[in-house]
Amino acid sequence: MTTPASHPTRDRILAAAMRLFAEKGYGSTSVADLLREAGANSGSLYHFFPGKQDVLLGVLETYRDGIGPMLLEPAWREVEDPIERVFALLASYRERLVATDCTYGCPIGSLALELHEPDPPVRRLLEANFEAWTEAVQGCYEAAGDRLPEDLDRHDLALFTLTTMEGGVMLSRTARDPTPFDAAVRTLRSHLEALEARAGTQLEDPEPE
Amino acid sequence: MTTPASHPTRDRILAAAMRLFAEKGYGSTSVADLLREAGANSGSLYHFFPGKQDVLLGVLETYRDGIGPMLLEPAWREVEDPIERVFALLASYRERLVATDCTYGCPIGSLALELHEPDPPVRRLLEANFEAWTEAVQGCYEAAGDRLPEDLDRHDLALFTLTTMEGGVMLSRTARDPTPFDAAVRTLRSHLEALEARAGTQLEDPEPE
DNA sequence: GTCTATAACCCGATAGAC
DNA sequence: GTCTATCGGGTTATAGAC
Repeated sequence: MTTPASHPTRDRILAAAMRLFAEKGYGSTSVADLLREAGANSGSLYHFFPGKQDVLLGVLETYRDGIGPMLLEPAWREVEDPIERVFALLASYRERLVATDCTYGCPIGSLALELHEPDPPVRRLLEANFEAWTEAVQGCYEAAGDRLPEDLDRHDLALFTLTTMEGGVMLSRTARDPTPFDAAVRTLRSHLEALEARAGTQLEDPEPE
Repeated sequence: MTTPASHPTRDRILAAAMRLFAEKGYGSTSVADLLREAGANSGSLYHFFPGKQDVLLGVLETYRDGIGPMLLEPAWREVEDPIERVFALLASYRERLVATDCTYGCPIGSLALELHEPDPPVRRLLEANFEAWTEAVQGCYEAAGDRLPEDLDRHDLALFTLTTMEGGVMLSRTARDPTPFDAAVRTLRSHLEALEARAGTQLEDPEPE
């Protein structure tokens, strides 16, 4: 919410940091790397940010604020069905995965596991990113209405979808092969089909006794 | 396969490395940290290992070779049912999670996401660890026989179980709260119950036509 | 706000006596 | 095999002119 004023140099540093943190990780990206990639000088970076960790905070804020316009809207542009939107979102992760030879997965997940004891503000922003993602997917499952069983916890299912994505991306990155990701998504799909089938029977037999 | 001769000092260095890599990560653990924790000197470490990365290789070999005696056997000692063994394994991760205030998750998963472009031998050993885990769980699902649908791919389901564990651990570590892990395991449980129910109907109606 | 130079520190790894 | 001392280099961050 405390979004600092946008400034071209600051933006270039943030953009460079998003790229490099995703490609090499936070610890393996030096301030010198950031400066080279952003075409900036040490003085500029430390003018806009107190230190390297504050660049990370800016990156995590950018992801959190951009989840709608940068992630969901492109993935959902041509998909209306709420459940297909979930798989369209997963498909967008798969695209980036294969486009980078299974090198680039989920930048938030990578940072979450790289930073073992992050300072509280960093941890809170990682959490906020996961929450925003989960809420969006939960919204899809809620929009699916009675296609899913009435007693099904939509939030649990959204969390489960996130674990499937993060775990699948982790395995595919390690194997340098999209197969494990596909297998995980396929199994999630069959889980949802079973749920839809169960909801269907509930509607046919209002009182199965 | 190329397991070097066991030596007390070497073992102490490996034990220290397993602890520190799991607690702080590979990059944030310095050689000096390893030496202090192991009670060894620089000369000893570099006598047994060409460099820091070779300590990591030793750690990953130890995990890979120890998955049976260190992980599966303790978790399965009092559980015979093959499907319950899967959840006993997941429960052992939950125990470590809560015992460490949701700080310690899966050491392999953390390393897999921390090391973005690992040297080939490191990547292969990460992969080997995931494979050994998946094979063990696949064995459980195969042992479940016709309690699971005949056409179900046991390997896909084992991979899916791993993504659930890794993703759940990631979210719970970030939130410092076991709730997301529990939600993921609960959903996996309901998926398996649905599969068992479907296998049951298949047995009742051999030719549903 | 931008630039250069550099301070202060920690890193992995090595040398060489014992 | 174990120990101490240290090298060379990369790190984050700062100082101070413009």
